[in-house]
Amino acid sequence: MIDISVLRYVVTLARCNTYAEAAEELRISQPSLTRAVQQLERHYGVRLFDRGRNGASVTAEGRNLIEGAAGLIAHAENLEQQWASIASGVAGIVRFGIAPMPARALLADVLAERMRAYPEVRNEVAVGNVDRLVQLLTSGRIEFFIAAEGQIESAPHLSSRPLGEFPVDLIVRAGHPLTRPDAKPGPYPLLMSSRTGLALAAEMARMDVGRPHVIDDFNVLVELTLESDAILQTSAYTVAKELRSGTLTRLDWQSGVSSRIMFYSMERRSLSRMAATLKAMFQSRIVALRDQAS
Amino acid sequence: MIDISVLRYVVTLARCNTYAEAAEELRISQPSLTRAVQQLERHYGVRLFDRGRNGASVTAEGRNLIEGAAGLIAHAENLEQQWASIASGVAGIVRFGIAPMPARALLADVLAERMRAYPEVRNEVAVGNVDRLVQLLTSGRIEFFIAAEGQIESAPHLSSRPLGEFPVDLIVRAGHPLTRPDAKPGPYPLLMSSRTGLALAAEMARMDVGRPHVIDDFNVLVELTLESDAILQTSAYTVAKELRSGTLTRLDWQSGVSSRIMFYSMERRSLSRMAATLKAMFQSRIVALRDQAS
DNA sequence: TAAAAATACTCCATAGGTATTTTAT
DNA sequence: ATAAAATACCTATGGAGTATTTTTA
Repeated sequence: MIDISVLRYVVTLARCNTYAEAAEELRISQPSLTRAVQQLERHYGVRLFDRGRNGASVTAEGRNLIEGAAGLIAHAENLEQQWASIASGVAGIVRFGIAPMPARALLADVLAERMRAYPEVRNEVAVGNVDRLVQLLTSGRIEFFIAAEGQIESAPHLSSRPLGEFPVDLIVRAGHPLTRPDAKPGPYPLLMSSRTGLALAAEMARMDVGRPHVIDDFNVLVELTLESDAILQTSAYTVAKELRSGTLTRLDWQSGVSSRIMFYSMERRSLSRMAATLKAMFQSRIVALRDQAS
Repeated sequence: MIDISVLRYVVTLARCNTYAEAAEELRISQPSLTRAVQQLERHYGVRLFDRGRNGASVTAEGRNLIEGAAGLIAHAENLEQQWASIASGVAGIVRFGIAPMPARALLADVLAERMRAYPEVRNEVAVGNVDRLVQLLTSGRIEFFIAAEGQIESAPHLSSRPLGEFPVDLIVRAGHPLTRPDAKPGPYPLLMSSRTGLALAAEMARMDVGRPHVIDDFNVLVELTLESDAILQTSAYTVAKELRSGTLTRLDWQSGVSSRIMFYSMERRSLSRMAATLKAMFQSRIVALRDQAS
């Protein structure tokens, strides 16, 4: 296979006037350069340089050959740079997944920060239910995914690590009957997304709710909660914006119940540097949400 | 500098399932492959492959890195092919020059043959007077040029070799008074291009001609000869087509005078294979013209 | 326990260096 | 005569092989 450093030799020599000068620029000795060029000439059966009293000058054939060489050298140098960037985690593509609930709470903020910090990294994010995420993970199409604990039936070689806790809250619209001092007891409809973690059985009993409606779309859940007296069971983190703007409020029955957000990856499959930084960013984002809430 | 054969190693390994399989395909031993990959991993501080009971599988980072590598390998292989083509003289660019007179006699035919035989070779031909051609040659912009002998004043390191002989003839239009049995003696105007070789002093004396008109454009010379009683002094080879079609004829005063067509190149500057084949083609073209004439 | 990768070791090809000779103007 | 390339000779790095051990599922 062609040796790029030898290409550099001949390209440099073509630019310089003498072997000695080129050798100095290349930081090798003149005899080394002589031998390298001779080998190349012998290999292709072509005279690349005419030698004389005043140095070496490239032949017509040599010029033809060397023209193409410069392109390859540039290509190789680009690749080397690119590799350095990828290896240090500042370039490349990272593919991961995240379930809709944590996605709503975390994804936009984390990606915004990420695009600022690592503009050269492309993020490919699959948002979907855990079944699909597990499939993507085991088939190697994503490196990891983030989802609430306790939703996964069976998956061999799946490794999970906790990223943080999401409190499970009961959310209602501003001005909901339960928010008034003379709170009238229910019955109120209960809304939740499928497999959103533990249901607050105890709280629900105290509030006289019916069977929960399960809707797998957060936009719909939030709209419904805004426009009815329904109670939405989810983490306050997923509706942080609405809580801040005052259109939704959290019932202050402290449940203490929380849902663990997990980082799932494959056992004995190494994580990329980019995935590791992403994991850290999700983790610290959860901490930030907790600090904001208190 | 990055080593392309190692790139081939990792690209192949990424495609195969095990080190042993990839090593066999690469025709190296499994430990060699192991070490090469380890070195690369150590150099970039990145794990490229996850090893396990059932072979090696590329990591996410590895995939990022290896994607770019395939392109460089392809580029290198292309270049190698290209070099082989150029070295064997079937591709590349050849630059040469030729004076207008031999160009008119030889160039179209030679280039036509050449484009058939070497479709991958680009020809860059400078047609001009010898002063310009000498300049192009000494400055290295062309490899050689073709011109009639005896036109060059002084040029150091210029090497010349004869390609063949062009007879010098006297050409007149069909039906010219001199072609009739009762040929009336002149005076007729004499036409020639500048420095077109030896003047036919003896013949000219016998024909009672005036001072020659010197015109450096073959088209004009031929048109003028066709439309007047002027005598054109040139080689029959330059008007072969007109002679064949009968619009011009050659006076059959055998002069025996001829002009040597020379191949000029630089001393101790090597000729490309392409230039050598071109030289041979011009040479055999001159032979063909002589054979046609007899 | 069996298949696969990693290690230990040995070898040798060769890239590179220094000193010197040959070549060309 | 002199600047420059080529050669002679030496060294050491490291790429590649065989045999063996370690790891992992």
